[in-house]
Amino acid sequence: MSNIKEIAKLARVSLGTVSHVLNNSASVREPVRNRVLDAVRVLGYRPNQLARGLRRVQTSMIGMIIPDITNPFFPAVVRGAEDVAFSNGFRLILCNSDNHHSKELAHLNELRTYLPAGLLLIPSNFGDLTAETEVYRQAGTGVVCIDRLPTSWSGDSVTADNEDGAYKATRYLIQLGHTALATITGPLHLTNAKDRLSGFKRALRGPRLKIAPEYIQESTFNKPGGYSKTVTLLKLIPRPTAIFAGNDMIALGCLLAIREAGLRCPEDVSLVGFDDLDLGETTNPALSSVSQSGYQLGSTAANLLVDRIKGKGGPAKHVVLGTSLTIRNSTAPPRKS
Amino acid sequence: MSNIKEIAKLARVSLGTVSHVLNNSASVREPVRNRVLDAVRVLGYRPNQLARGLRRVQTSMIGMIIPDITNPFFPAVVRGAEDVAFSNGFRLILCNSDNHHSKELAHLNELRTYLPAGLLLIPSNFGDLTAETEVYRQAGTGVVCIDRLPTSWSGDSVTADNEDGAYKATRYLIQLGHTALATITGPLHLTNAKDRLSGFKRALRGPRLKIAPEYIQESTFNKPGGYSKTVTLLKLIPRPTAIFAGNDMIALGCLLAIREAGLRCPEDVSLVGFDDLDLGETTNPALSSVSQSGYQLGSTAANLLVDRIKGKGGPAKHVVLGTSLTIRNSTAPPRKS
DNA sequence: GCGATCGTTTGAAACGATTCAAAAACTGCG
DNA sequence: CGCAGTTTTTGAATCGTTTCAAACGATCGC
Repeated sequence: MSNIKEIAKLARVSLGTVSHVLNNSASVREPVRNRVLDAVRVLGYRPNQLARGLRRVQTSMIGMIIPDITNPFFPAVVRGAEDVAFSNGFRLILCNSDNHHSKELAHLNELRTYLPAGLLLIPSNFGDLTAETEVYRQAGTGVVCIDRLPTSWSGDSVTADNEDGAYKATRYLIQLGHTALATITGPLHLTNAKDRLSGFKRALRGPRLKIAPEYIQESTFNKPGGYSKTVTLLKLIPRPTAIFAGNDMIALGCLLAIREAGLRCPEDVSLVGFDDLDLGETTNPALSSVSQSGYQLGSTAANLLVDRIKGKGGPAKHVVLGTSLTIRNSTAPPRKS
Repeated sequence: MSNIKEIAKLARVSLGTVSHVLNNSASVREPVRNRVLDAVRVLGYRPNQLARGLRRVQTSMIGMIIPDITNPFFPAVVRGAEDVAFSNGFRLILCNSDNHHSKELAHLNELRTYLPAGLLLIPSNFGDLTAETEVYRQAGTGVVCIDRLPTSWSGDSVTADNEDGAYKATRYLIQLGHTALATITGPLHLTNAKDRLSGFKRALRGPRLKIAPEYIQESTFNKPGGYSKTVTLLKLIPRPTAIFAGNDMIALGCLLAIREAGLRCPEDVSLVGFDDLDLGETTNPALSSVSQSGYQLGSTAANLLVDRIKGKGGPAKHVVLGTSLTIRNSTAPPRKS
């Protein structure tokens, strides 16, 4: 691979001039400038990003730490971030934390040594990351949290309006006539799960509905969790006639458990999910769900980060994206008994 | 962030010695060694990957170019690759090509400037990449292709046994009694789509079944493609009683079209997909499909690449992973008419 | 024609590591 | 104790860029 020295020799200029042409860092006379550009073209030269990054103490890479790319919600987030990053000249280094705090910390400490321009983070759990990310702040490297926030997070963030989404879903179920409402939440140390539970509870307060504590079940954000908690819920007396699931994966588990219990959805039990994943369209019945755009979450966060990288200052921003309720076939009025 | 110079000063040794301790590149006496390690611990030192990469002319990053992370098949591949890469000390730089040859080339040329240790590539289409990847070869950087191969690819590769998977699926349909068999293939410039079509055709040759050319429809690997081609197929006379879909996304489109035509699956039309994505379990009816492990595809490729990085020579390897047929509810014997 | 001024161009230093030849410090042996 | 041989340790050179102060060259006014 050719380097700047060869370009300089071919264009009969000094190293500095080549660099200036490439970076527009000083005015260079037209003929000289063209000689350099020609040489670049002839040799197919591309600046070595490592050397550049080393000197500038910053590369054009953005670190992105997510829990698990095989979780169907995250690819869209990553893609949104990648698109914005790419079109601004940045590349993504992707790391999976598997929701392990330790793995997350390891990635956090590791990535620094690549001198990334910024960091996008979907935090794994309730751990406080202030200390670790402080090192980034010190180095002037922006960090934006997505989807959920670490304990006492004071930096930039982009999240969905989880509380409001859950409220809308629950209110809809109430409007259908349900009064025996249950919910299966995600892990409550995650802010998004907690906020969704708050929205659920707020909706109940309107018509002054009271529910027994067993109607609120905490689960992991996946199918097996949803399944086992639904089994528990369906044994309760009176049996809940509607379930608000903390996300669509939980809802899939619900669906399975409902079917196995010999019950029908939505006739016996109505069900609303959260995320509105593509797979909700093809389930049986098609899943009603709170829509949030993972893509937009990612792209908004990347835009915010790029702004920071470009030097935009100001106080920490907390962007909250709206949600909407998508009604399909898993919801209906309760049976008259 | 601390650097090697500070370590050297604190440990009262030279730069070279610190480096030797960190890399085990020369024997260092125990007490000296310990002084260095202590200093590293005290200052929380981590080697700057850019400086190291610049000097070594190779970093511990692996470039990975895939068509689109939001395509449900690819996350598992990426995850498999990431796990193996990570546990060998490598990090993944992820790029989406969107199946655009030009974007793929741009990534290919760009990534080189980061001096990656290797490259994992799910090629986008029929373009010949020999020239571009030759540059990597020259630099001693391994390139492994996954899932499908560029035209006249002679390097390492890991693919599923697409031909055999398609053969098994089709033979199963034939065993059920179907004779009016149709297929909706992926884009036939992709080797995996082509191979699946070959398997389909081979299965027909056994019982000497002949089908009209209209029973073979080429589509894109997604739901809308599957939908529109199914609409076409269902108008044919005689109507096919079984469809082998080139992948599960196509199969989802089929399902939709079958339902909209007022027909039932599997009673009127049997359907088999390919990939066995998770979402196939929750469709109505649950989708029979050819199972291939995306995770294994990715991890095998990464292992192969790591071997190459570690200097394992030898001729190009073509690993072909087996498939199995998962039978669910979208397949049944044809109606007796 | 000379000095001041302005805009271009240069070249050396720096970024933080690795590596290689050479120096230094040991070791064993006579 | 000195010497050869071996093991440790050193320090300078290097990777490919950016950047800054300084040198250079052209232009202008007087």
